[in-house]
Amino acid sequence: MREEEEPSWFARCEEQLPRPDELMPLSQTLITPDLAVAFDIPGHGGVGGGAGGGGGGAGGGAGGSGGAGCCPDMNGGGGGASSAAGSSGGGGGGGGGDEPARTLKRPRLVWTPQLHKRFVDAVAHLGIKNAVPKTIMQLMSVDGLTRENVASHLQKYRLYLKRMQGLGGGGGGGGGGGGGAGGSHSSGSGTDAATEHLFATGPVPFLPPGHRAPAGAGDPYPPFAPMGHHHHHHHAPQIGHFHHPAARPLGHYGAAGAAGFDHGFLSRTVGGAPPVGPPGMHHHRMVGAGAGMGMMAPASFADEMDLGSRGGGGGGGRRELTLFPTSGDH
DNA sequence: AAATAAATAT
DNA sequence: GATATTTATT
Repeated sequence: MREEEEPSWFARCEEQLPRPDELMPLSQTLITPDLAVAFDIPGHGGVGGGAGGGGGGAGGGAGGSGGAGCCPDMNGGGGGASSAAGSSGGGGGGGGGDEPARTLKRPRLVWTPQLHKRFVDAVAHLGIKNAVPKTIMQLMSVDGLTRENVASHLQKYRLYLKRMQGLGGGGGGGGGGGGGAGGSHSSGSGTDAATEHLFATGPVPFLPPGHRAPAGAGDPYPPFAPMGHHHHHHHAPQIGHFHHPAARPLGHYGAAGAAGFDHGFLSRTVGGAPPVGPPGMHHHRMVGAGAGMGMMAPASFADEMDLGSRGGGGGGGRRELTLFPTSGDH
């Protein structure tokens, strides 16, 4: 009856999580469904009406998705959640809400850049082995986030990585100096050591010792930090990334800085599948500049970007916030 | 029960 | 079309 796993982590854990400062705020980022319902957060009509009402005041926060326009069913939220409570009339609540809040269908999780970053960080710290939905979710400590949410995102995240590695090799280089990350390092039995380290390569200050908002159920989760080892040798190629102040392709209004998946690591799928050679794949050319993979600087972890600013008024074109370049460039 | 992959809905 | 949710399978 032993719970297996090595006990080494949590000793080190604390040291790794120096300050929860950055993480704390995030807990607030997501709107918990229960709350949403309690306040009767606008869904369709509500939003429209709300907008009017909000008028000047609330405007700032909700901003983004104004609602009107796109899909029949879509709830805003996420991006700038912030305080919506103030006004709203109240409502009534009720509405007959018999159904347990737990079973409610949540709107649609919008993976805001921050949220995504957290996700990536979590995965990067966990390592491929522990990068499973459940663990990630716990590490993120975001209330309201469900395992399936993470699982879904994780799926896509993996695909994204895969694309990079698969095709990245071909064109990688690109850029001038760099070079690249060529991915063929497969050393014999990649499933273990190699992959692990690849993932573990990352300076990541992290999580608070453990406070999780009970989103319906208390989860007294123990400290985390699964992987036993913590020795990174990071060989950082330090590829040059383009960070020009004024040279941003832009296209998505909402997620300014986070137009791509940050990966602090690279990985190859485990599973025993040999290198390359998928039965059929489409030739997508995503070579060029995109191949460079950037890592976060060893010393910087806290970066917040603000969203909610939309340019110029005119607006009409509203796009569905595309998080990462899955469909690469053309 | 949990994780993954695929399908479906928005 | 992309993204998230849901379903099916392991």
